[in-house]
Amino acid sequence: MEKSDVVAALAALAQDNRLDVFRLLVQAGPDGMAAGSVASALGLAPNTLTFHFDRLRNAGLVTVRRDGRSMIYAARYDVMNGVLGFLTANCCQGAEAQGAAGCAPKVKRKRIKERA
Amino acid sequence: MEKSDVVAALAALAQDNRLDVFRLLVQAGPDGMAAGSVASALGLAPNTLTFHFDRLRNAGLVTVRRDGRSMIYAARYDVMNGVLGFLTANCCQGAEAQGAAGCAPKVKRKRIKERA
DNA sequence: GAATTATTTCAACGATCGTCGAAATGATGC
DNA sequence: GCATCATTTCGACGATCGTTGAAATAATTC
Repeated sequence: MEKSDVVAALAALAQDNRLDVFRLLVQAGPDGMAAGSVASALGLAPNTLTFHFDRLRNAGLVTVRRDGRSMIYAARYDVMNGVLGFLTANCCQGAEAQGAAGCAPKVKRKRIKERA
Repeated sequence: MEKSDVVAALAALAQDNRLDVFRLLVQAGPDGMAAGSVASALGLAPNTLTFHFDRLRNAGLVTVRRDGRSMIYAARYDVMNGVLGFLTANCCQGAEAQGAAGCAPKVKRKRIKERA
């Protein structure tokens, strides 16, 4: 998981409707959910939804497959997992060293030499 | 931690330079880092950096204080922790129910059973 | 109080965003 | 084939983004 992938995923999730869409897909499970079902569940116009699906898909957070006339979108848990892993590893280290509520739990961290 | 806060934080981190800035501040520890140090460390123009600091600060991810003529920016580990908590709670549930690699890493959290 | 250092404010720019209405495409059933 | 359902494509719109150069504001030193 590279930084650019993480930035892309964050950008994809950093929007109200898209975060809702992704949450819904996560809840729906690995079998996914038809575009129309998402549309009516969230009250979004179908074309607007296509726009958001594209963003999620380009970020790698979602997959599509066709089932009859429906398009089934499904969350990619592994990718989301990678994003979370990157964030805990790169944006939280140092937290536990300060006892600051521990962004990253009890992981051993490689000490960085700091010039005091 | 509400959804709107999470969206704001994600939007703040969903940009190359800002993610770098935040990572640097996380590494710098709770004492933070002068704006100028960040600027030279990342090769960013000071006014551009101010723009990004504002976004991070509005998202609640960063604090500022003045020290002499320098402005010291510091990461807010608790907020980042809250974001990660929201994501693992809201965007990964169902993952372990499907045995789908478990979105949440080794983070300590009110766990169910998993272990598969 | 003038010069210097550190940072912010301001105006501007092209680029991308999120949404809409209308039209096009794909798959199904008659 | 024709009608219908599900989704996508297209063109447009105002709004926000990220960056820049120039000027302004704070704090320090002399």
